[in-house]
Amino acid sequence: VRKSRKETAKTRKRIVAAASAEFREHGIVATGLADLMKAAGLTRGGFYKHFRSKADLLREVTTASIDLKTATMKANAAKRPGQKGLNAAVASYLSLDHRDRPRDGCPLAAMGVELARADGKTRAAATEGFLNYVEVLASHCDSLPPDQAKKRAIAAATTMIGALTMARVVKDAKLSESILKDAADFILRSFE
Amino acid sequence: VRKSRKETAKTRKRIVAAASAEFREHGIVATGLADLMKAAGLTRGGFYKHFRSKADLLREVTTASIDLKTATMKANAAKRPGQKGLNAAVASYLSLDHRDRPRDGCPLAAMGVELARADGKTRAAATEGFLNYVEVLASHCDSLPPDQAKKRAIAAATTMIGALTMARVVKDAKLSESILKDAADFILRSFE
DNA sequence: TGTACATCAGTGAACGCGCGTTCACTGATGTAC
DNA sequence: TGTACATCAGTGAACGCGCGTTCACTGATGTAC
Repeated sequence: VRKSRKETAKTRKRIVAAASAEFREHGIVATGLADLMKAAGLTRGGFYKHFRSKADLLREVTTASIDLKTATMKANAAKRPGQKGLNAAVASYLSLDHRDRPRDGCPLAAMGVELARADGKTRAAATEGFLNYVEVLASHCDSLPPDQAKKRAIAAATTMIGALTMARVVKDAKLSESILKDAADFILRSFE
Repeated sequence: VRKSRKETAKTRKRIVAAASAEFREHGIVATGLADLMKAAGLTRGGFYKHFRSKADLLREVTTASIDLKTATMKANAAKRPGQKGLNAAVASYLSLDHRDRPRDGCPLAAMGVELARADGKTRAAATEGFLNYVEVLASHCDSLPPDQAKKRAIAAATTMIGALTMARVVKDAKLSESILKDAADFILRSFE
């Protein structure tokens, strides 16, 4: 049942969107292609009309989901100028809402170390995404020279990713909240 | 071929040790019981003479590997008193050597978000392990009151975990080193 | 513009394979007398 | 201390199942005239 070019393009996007959510919620290895295609409203066989392999899809998912999240972060930061914008972006990243919604949250935190085991192109996409985060943070740090700002932004980004991950791992609700809060304070104090 | 109690206990430990290494290197879901038993020098069937399920093993692996890593961190920190000890522990955690040897490295960084998807008991074990890390760091921070020290130690621990994870994800070697270094500076500056 | 034909998106069964788990079996270890 | 028997660590085949991938097929879409 051949579909029109427009519909084909839409289907492809639907698969990427479904995979983005499933990979982030359940992990890459733990998400099967059948689950994923079902989530996109299709049957398993059709997958290969759009992608050569699961690894190929992962690469596209990584790029797409990080780009989207970077845009969100940029938008959050852009609401206010300079330091205040940075605070807003950090607060939104380290929020309970973000912690509880991995499906549309930061892919670096949600897929985490699984990306370290992915192929070169996927890791390159993750690397580029990480640098985009860093740039957003650094651009809102106007009290420091650019190279210093970048160094701090790198550290701030890793703190955010680590804190979000651990807030999800930890079972104790109070400790989980504390992790998010302490990490946010830690970052903001260091930019003062 | 029944084994003596002593040998049985040793075998059990061997399975836990093999699983600790395999889970950290390849991920929990991606490591099969057959691989794991082979790494321990046994065949697949014998597994269930020692553990009820893979989830049961994971719980034991989590506890054991975090305890071991906490001891290492404590030992690194204890070489020097106060702040200098903390610096040593952070430097050793954020080293190239640690980055390149996940098999015997920090389980929180190596299993990362997979632990967030594990059962309650495993998450509780991970939580306890995280708090042990925090305590080691906080105990070497003598210039601050205890509650302040704990907050900073929590943030420092998440930074370390996030930085190690991202240093493994990132493909560019220079950036990877920079992540480790910038995170270490970030932490040390905040404790000054 | 209309018709004939090639293309190809999507289906659903099937491929070989490895997964976690179970089981009958073996034979050394541990226990009871 | 020696003997008879129960226990159980470890083996390796088998269980049902879901994995990623392939394939023959369908029929609407796109193309060529």
